Amino acid sequence: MQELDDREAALDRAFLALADPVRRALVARLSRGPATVNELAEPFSMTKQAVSKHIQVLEHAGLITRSRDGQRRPCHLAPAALEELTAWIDTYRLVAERQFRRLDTVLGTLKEEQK
Amino acid sequence: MQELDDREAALDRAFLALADPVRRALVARLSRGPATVNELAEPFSMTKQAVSKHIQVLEHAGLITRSRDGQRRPCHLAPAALEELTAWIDTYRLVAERQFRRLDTVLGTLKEEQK
DNA sequence: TTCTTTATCAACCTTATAGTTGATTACACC
DNA sequence: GGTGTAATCAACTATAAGGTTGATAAAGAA
Repeated sequence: MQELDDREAALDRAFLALADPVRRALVARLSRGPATVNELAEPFSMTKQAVSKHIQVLEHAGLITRSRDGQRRPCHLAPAALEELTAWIDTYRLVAERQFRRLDTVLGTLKEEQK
Repeated sequence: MQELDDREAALDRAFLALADPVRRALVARLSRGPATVNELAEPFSMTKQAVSKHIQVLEHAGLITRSRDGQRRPCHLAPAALEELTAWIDTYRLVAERQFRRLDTVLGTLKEEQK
């Protein structure tokens, strides 16, 4: 059952990582291409250390990866991790929507029978 | 700019709501149909009050709605709210994937030119 | 009315998160 | 070597989240 726990913990980290407007802005920026910590920190009115912490949260969640370019460590978005999140959400969203359609059908049938 | 802040706060609440295995299990259960607090709390080894708090988090995030049936207050999943989350994620995932494909094309062209 | 069920409220504790400042590592350039 | 830049580590504070217990409200059933 360790695999299940691992997967749950990974979902915890990924959803928690996106539950912050700063980190979502970082994701939005990185979707347009790689960037360094200093470049990412520039638009924010907070210290570089704080942004570095946010980046570590995203990295630990698997949403971004880092590479090495001299003394720089550019961040890259990991679309596959984002895809896993939409897959999780869609699983239950689609089941629920199917339920709703089924209910609509039942209600429609009842309405027909009343005529 | 209040609209943007509202939307950001709504995303905060929704992603945070899903960043917990108990609340994800509640969503999974509710995807198969409505349920009361007691029914939802039964599988968990925690107090009913704790589950009630989790449900309030999901409700405040707009992921579920409540109705009234005598002394019961059944919970219903709100698929539209889930859809908004996948829409947000997919926006940046698709941009990033397009970037990757473009990079692949460039690398492929360079490789061709080297022949 | 009294009793039971459903669900929430209130107070409290523990742990985790977001931010700060100051020191430190690691690499590049001269 | 010595200097400047990129990035992180460490320690600390304040706020919020997840859990508990105990009391409370509200609707049904006896």
